Amino acid sequence: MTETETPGFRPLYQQVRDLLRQRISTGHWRPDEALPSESRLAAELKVSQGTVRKALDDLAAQNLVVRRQGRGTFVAAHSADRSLFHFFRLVGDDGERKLPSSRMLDCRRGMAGAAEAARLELAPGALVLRIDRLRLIRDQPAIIERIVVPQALFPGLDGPDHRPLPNTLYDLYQREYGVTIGRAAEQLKAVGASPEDAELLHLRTGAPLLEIDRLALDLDGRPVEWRLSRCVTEHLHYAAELA
Amino acid sequence: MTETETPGFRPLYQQVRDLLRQRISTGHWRPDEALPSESRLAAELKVSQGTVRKALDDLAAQNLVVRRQGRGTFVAAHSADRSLFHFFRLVGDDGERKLPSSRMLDCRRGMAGAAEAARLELAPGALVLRIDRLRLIRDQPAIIERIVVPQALFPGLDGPDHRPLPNTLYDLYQREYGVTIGRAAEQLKAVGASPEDAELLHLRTGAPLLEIDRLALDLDGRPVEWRLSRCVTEHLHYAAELA
DNA sequence: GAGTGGTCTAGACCACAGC
DNA sequence: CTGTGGTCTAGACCACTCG
Repeated sequence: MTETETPGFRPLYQQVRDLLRQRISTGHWRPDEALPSESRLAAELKVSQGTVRKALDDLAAQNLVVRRQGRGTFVAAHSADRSLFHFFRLVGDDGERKLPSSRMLDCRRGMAGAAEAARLELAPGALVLRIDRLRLIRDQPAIIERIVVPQALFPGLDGPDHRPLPNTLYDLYQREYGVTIGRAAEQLKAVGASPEDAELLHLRTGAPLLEIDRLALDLDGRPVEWRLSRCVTEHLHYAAELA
Repeated sequence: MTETETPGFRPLYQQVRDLLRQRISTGHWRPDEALPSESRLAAELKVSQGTVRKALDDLAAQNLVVRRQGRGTFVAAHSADRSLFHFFRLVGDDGERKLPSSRMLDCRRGMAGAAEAARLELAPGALVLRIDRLRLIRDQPAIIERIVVPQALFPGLDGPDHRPLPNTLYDLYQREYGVTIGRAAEQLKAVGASPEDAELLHLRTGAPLLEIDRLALDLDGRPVEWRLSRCVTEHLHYAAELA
């Protein structure tokens, strides 16, 4: 734990942070599990407690870890709550967060098309799983979503064990496959409803829909899921904070 | 600088942070001006340098201050660049950031309507300034925006000095009126183009538009500007990062 | 070289959770 | 009571900027 050449200088706490990040992302500690205490880690790594503290604070700032005074430091877990709160930004116009229910439309494997392979960084012809769902808010059809994931990452996701799939997938990815979604990039557009959209959503063709194109990445920045949603924003909006 | 009763306990560094924040938001130090060094502040406030450091790091995390190693700590300024980078999330589908030009459509004072007074937290009947602009990207009409600000905050903004208004307003608010936009909340919807929208944007009535409803707040969280934009997202998208 | 922020350490004490 | 994270201090040294 001592590398202090001036060219290629890298602060100690960053080395510690990256080491801990690696241990977390490889499952050395499981979600919701407590890490060793600051003093234990300091002793193990032969650095001062302050250095460990700074590393852990960094990880906490990236939501990789949760610190609780008097209890310990825990690997962040994707509860259904957190999935919703963090990755579902559609809010009712009255300010209430609506959690939608899901109706599976289709779920099948196939070879990745050019666009899918590009977004998910797959070799051409790799297998993917495509899930089409209709999502209802207060029993009204509100969102159509197409989810594409690499088949190799989630074997058995389309098997009989997983009918029906749960409402929030990210905690399932984490719990059952050890894949933690770390961040996501969304691209929003306004589009007109296709005839198929229109029928499923009880609208007229060409009605304005909010299209959300999301690419979700794991903790190491590898693309894991591509999701394309079309939303009726009659009584909903997408909320964003600019800070 | 010593208050350590257990009920109502408040960490020292937070007290320092809030004091510094206050000095910044009241203009005691101007944008782009350097703050006193850590050691000077520590001496002045009779706390240790580490405590000042933690306070300043907090302010830097909130983009209120910029720290530059070897040079000093500076009050964050809204350059046109930063305004764009931070508060303009529309990106070309090729990934390039397009900066739009503006064509003023209308600019006049009036009494705040119910919705305007509510959003801007004004007394009913207070005066507001309404600015309508058409924004062009590569000379193509792309966005219609209606900006509403309290007249009292920006006297003379509609005067002859400010025709034409600059492309980015936030740096002008800061430079000329001492009003710094600290954060903004946006609500996005898909809507159909009204006949007026359609004419200005060269579209058919009912064409899908991305509507961005933004409320911008100053450093103390007071609402300062309400902006309603309708965007053609044919070759554009709104980019959001979920982390 | 002088001054600034950035890192690292060591130690003391405080607030909080749980036994 | 013990152990945890959170705060505060004091001091040493490093990397960077500028004159």
